[in-house]
Amino acid sequence: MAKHAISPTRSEDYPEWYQQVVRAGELAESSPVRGCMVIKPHGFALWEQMQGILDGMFKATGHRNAYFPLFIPLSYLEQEAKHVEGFAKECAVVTHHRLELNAEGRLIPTGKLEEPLVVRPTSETIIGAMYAKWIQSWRDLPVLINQWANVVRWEMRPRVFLRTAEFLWQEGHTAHATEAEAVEETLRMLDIYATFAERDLAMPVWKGPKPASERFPGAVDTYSIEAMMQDGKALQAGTSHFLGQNFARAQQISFADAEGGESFCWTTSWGVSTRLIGGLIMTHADDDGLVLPPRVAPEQIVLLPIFRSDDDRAAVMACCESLKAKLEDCRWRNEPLRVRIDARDIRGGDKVWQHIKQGVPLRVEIGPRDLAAGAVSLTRRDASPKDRQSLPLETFVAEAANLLEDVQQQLLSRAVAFREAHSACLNSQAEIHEAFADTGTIGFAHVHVADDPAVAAALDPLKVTVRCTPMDWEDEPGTCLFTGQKVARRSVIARSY
RNA sequence: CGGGGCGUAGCUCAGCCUGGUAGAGCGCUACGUUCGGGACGUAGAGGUCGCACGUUCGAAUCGUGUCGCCCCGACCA
Repeated sequence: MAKHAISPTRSEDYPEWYQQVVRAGELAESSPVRGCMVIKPHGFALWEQMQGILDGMFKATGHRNAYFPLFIPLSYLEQEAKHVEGFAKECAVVTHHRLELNAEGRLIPTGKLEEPLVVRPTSETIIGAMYAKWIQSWRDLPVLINQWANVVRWEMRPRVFLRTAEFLWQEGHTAHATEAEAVEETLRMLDIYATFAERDLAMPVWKGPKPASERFPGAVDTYSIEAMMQDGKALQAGTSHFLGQNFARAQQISFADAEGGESFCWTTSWGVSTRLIGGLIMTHADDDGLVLPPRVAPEQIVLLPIFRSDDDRAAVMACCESLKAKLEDCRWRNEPLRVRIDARDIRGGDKVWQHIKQGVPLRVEIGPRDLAAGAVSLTRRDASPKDRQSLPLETFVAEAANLLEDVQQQLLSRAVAFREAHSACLNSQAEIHEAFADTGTIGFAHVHVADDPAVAAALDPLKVTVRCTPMDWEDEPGTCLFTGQKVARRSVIARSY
């Protein structure tokens, strides 16, 4: 028996470990199309859990879902200069609308489009075009819409979940009458992302504004949540953009204000993607594979019946069915527990390891011995696979929700502890160079840096960037280590995905 | 798009240098013995060796081209 289910381990080869976890956990596979992934049922179920929670949070803050076209007229993308610059290099373009068989029996594109269509890399422009039609009066505002969709960005170097040519996401697009309202919206959604990441994904994040060099093309301000992966690198896990009136001016999104004048709207956009799955993996998974926070685990508890004889089988299965029903009557964080009985006729060891690799939070074995004792054998995914405990069945039912909560908290506090252990306040250029010279113990450095191109240029040789300036941190006035400018507080700098 | 590596069974790979048209382990199927932490035995299925062209009596093996994948850079959610 291998010591670990995943080979190589994190310390042996982190990028390869990541790919093996994805594979062993049956989350996704690469596809015949370069840079695109096939999200398998377990991976998609995980995404659906995330979607469900986020969608509820969006709706609770007044947003409604809609759907806009996959194809964007080329001319739309040209409307906002910075936006063009940012996305032009990675657009898939549709130029034809028909295929014809040639003499060799090959299909040849014909029916050239008058105006090429861009497969959306993001939807600001096409949604803005509709908003320009929909919004006429200040009474029409705010417009608060979200869309769940796929987008395409033709990436040079794909990595499953982290950077693929096509990915799934949600993009919120809102229009407001005043700057203050739009800023408030931008920060509200940033907060929702941060809350979701920490409360539901057990993934601690720093949230705050990004420097100009890291801004969304066309935005006035970009805010992000940044999480630390187990190799110390930062993952931008969500972004919220204050677009000012840039798109409104470019697209004539205007309204008759209460004073009788004509004003441009203030707009925002914000999104999280299937990249979160990559973040989840690199935050919690271990050398035995996935470790899922119960809150988003498609199956929170798996019941594993163990039996040899037909008599045992009947009794054990009956016990499992009744236990499942009891557990499903329990609620944790306002939802019924998600329980599966895995009675597949495969070897017990294989079955157990499959659930380990898929990250199921709680495994419960029930065999004749347990039956006789009125007990169950419980193993937590956040503990060692050998760390199995027996407890009375009724106790388990009573404690199941608490156990899930405990696993969830355990994952969060572990991740927080990891981040703290790999973060440090640095106060000189020399310390920064030392910290990032090679793969040291420093992932995030907390430093005073100005929002200035000179900073990005100075950090570039170290492959380090300013991730964000966390808003939750205390003010701590200082001077930029690279430009000498006064800054109010520290920022996070790190290598990143 | 630059630099490096690799395409042989579902997976991981050997064979290639020194051409003679395929092998191992794992997985899969059946049966038996097993079974409370990745079992064992027996029997079996499965590959036009990425693709194309060339050299040759003969190509997985040599040459040219091409496609794809992985790693490192530049770019990005």
